[in-house]
Amino acid sequence: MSRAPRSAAARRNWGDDESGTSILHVDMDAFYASVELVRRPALRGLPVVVGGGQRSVVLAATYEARAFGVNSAMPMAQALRACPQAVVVAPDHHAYHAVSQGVMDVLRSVTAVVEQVSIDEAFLDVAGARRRMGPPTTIAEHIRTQVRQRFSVTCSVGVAATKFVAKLCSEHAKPDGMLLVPKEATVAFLRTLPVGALWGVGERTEQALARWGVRTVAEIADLDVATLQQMVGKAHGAHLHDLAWGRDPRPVHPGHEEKSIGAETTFEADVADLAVVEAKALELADTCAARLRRAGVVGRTVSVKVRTSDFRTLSRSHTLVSPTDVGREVFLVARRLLAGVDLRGLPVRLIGVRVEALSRAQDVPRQPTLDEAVDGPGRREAEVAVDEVRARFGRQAIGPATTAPGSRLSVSHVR
DNA sequence: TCTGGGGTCCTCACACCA
DNA sequence: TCTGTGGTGTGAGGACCC
Repeated sequence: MSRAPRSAAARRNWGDDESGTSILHVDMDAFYASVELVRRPALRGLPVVVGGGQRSVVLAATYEARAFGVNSAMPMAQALRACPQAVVVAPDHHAYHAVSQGVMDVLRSVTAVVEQVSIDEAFLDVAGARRRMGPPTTIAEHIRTQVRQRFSVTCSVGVAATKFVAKLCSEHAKPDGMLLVPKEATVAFLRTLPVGALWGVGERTEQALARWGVRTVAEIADLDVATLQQMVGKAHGAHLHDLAWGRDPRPVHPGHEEKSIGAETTFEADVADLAVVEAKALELADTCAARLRRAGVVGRTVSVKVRTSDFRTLSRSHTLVSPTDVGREVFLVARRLLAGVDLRGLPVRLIGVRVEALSRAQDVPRQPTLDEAVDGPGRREAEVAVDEVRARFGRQAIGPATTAPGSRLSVSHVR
């Protein structure tokens, strides 16, 4: 589902020396769409788009749909104009997680040094698996065969000396392929690519560089660092220069600690009634807190994000004296922050609640808050009980009265 | 034309403190 | 007491990634 630009010139044989290439990047091909095709074989060969309602974007598209110009992250309405005959399938994240877990198990059977980056991609360092399983490209083919046989979906694998280059390789190997770039060929490979291929160059940076006439990775590499820093900023400039020369010392990190947990939603129609926005904030705070508890973490900073009908995005945050995983506490802060946002009289398109500055719950002694004097000491216990009810009977079984179906404040949202 | 949701990281401004 | 400076924490917002 990567959106990085590719180069036809980069997709060729760069040699077969695997001695310095122990990093693999495994990337599932059109992942959500592929899983849907396994579940609904009748859709094979058709342009299939996975996404939500009219105001959502494309989450994944089959290669048949991509032939019409449909891409991930494209607004749904635009995708349907480009390909009116597309079959739209609502996402089923549970199904995708199940396949993802299976694929990650395959990867961990190769080596313990697996860094899962997202639901559909991971890095592996196979240096320690060579003796047992053979050279990296043999391991890559083993992974591709296992994934295809066990889950009926395909993946592409990049093999290189660094994470960044391995990732570019898998992009250029798509779909259902493998690309090796030997260590010595790294710089030559990178020089064939447009600037947008570099990690950290999105639309804005690309435009900024184009204003200086810089359009390729080769041009970035040939600039001196100070000039590049003048164009895009100090840290960013140094980072891009390193990447352009194939310098990426980041190791493959198994395990991952979350820095924040949040939830946000776009209303199906913009909402002018602040009470409705607050009710949604309560639901989101509740969702966040439940996820904090499930992850065994607490957070100190609560932030809210509001997008108004003119697509302006505003955020406000507040840091608490002691961290929390209680939905009521998160909501009270969120509500206060929300009240301080100047909406300029515009209706709200999106509302989000996020909890940051996380630490492990077991490391933090929990302080009773002022609210507990009002709500009673059992607030957290009550929310834990709600977690248990939901675990047994589902998410919809219990929730805040204001967001219950039939409540005036209950409104539908995109997903 | 119409722009999701869940994240991370960076920059800048400002307050506070030593 | 005043001023300058540097470190740190906080808050807002932008850009980017999948």
